[in-house]
Amino acid sequence: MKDIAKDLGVSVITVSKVLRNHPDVGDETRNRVLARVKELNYQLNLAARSLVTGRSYLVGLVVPDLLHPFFAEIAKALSEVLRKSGYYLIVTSSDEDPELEEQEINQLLARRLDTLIIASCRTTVDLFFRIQNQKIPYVLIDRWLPGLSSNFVGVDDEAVGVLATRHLIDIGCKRIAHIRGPETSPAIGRLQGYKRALLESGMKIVNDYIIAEPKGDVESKQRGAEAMSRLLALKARPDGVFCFNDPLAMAAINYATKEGLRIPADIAVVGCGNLHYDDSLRVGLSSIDQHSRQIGEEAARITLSILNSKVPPAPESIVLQPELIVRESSQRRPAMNARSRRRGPR
Amino acid sequence: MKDIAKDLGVSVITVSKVLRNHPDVGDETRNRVLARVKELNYQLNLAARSLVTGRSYLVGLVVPDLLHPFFAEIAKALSEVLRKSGYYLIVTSSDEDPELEEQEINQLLARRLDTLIIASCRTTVDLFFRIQNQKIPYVLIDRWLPGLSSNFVGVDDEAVGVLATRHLIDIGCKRIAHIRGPETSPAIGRLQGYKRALLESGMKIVNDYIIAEPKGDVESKQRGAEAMSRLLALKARPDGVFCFNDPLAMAAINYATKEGLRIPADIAVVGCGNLHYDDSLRVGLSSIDQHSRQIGEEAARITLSILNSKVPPAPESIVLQPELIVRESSQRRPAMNARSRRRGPR
DNA sequence: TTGAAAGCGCTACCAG
DNA sequence: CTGGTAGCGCTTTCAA
Repeated sequence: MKDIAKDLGVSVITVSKVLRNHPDVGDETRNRVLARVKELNYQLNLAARSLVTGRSYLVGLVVPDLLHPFFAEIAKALSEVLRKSGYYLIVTSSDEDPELEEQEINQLLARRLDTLIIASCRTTVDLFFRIQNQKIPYVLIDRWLPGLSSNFVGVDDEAVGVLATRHLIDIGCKRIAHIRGPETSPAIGRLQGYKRALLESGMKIVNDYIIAEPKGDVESKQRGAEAMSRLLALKARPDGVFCFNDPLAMAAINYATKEGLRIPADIAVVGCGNLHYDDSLRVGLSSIDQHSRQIGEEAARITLSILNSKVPPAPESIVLQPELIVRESSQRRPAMNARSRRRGPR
Repeated sequence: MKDIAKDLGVSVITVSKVLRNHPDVGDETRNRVLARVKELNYQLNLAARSLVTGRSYLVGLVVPDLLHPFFAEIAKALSEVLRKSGYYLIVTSSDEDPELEEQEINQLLARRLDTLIIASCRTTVDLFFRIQNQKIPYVLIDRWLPGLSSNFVGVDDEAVGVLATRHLIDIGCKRIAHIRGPETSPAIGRLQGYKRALLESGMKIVNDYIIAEPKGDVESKQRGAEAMSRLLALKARPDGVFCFNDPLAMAAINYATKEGLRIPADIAVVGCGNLHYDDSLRVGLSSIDQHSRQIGEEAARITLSILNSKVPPAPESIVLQPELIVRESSQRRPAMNARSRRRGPR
């Protein structure tokens, strides 16, 4: 930049202004500068600019697992919207590990990103108070923490649980199990909804029917199978299962099928996430749509509104309503005499 | 940092040294500094450090589609390995659009990233020469460009094509089609392999059996269906299809099934990618494994080796050998009399 | 073991 | 419309 200025006999400031499309510069000068920039193949150093403006035009995204289509879709939507305003995404994965998440977030804080967008696997709020101290705005997605007033975008998880469970009740299931997720708000909310739907229909909550899956978003394949095997071992085998998410549901169905059970005749299954391959599965998977794309878009919108306003706006909370998508895995069950045709398990 | 120095009556330099674990500092001083850092909840500004060291500890990743599990898996592996050495990933998606990709890369260049890792959808090398001029090292993944000598990590795409096609021949297919991908090296290589395998078995190459899919990695669902519908409309309907990737194959199978055809009895299908849900599909999908995780890991390794060596090392090219995974969609076809049971298409 | 001077590349502010 | 002065927060080099 200094070189360009020297070459052209103008000041560095003028060059800088041209590069920022600042109006205070003559057309002739502007063109001369632009020409030289092309000639030299000059590249602005945005890092230096950040240092003085205090804006990095970088947004951090922390998710538990990039491979999970739910988060991948959010990342994609986020990236698309932010890019249009010149913001870029630096993405890290916490692997569903609170310690790792803290390290990652510290790194991102040190880099002075403009905003953080976090699907947190933490169960305490201390880290977030630290973020607030640094005056870096953040948006929670998918998961929130009690006692923390912050921006949030996600789905109404209790409604997810109610929707799925009530649907299983509606199609005639009598013993409904739940394979739950990790100890964060979505799993807690969905469990809550599951229980509420049961109680509202006068059904009892059976603890054996609630399978805890500490790390539902990672290695779902194995854990879905394990969970299903525990359910099948019960004397009063469930006839319906609501799974925390679709990968879990898919694994559970695979296991049950391998054991000779028919879905949905013997066990109906509902997942959550409505992933793009749900309708291509061996048994089309009924699921609850969480509007993942919309979550990304809304989070981006909030981010931009924070970044564009001089005074930090009041925390915004966007709670989307989930939607039930019925497929084969929870088709209204056949009449009872269908049971006679059932091959026994094992 | 200045504050800390003032508070403690030491110099800024000393504080800086402590923060970098520089040995030249007394234990007592070090501890005093560290204590004050904790007290003030001080956060180092890495952006400022970058400006003077010329290292951002940031690696750029450009992929056509983050939602595609193939790229998501690469991103994940990359991120995991790089993180251990303190590098972070800034991820952008080109949406399979060469223009957009150029814009994105320009942005990343301006940010002075340490390395770029690119799955390029470009067909010309000019942009890459520009990157080389900027002296920013880069690693191509999945796709390479003719006439460009650079670091590369990917699979042997011709071998992919040969493996898939030869397998279809082996199970008895006589009219083998190929739904190809976009005009980049993987699609070109796989097509090449497809042709070679046919010729080597004394079969003819029928142009109608080769369906061009300009943007195979995006919206595969619709395009897979379209491609299959074109194949089914042919008078001599193919009895085997090798698809550029798994999403395409899945969509193609769904369409064919909906039209009343049986997979693999009427048409056998092989995809590529070996995605995690392949074995849960309505028809278990035979596929070619590309070792996506390994691609990410190798790319990370090359990146680190470049970053750790004073002189830029010679370009490295890692070409992994693909692996055939046989599932239901290409099970050895039943005897010919099975045809009598076939429901007609449409 | 400690620190002073110098500067990374850019932009804000205000004067001409 | 143009440009000087100052400084963003940190590190490097070298002298004390």
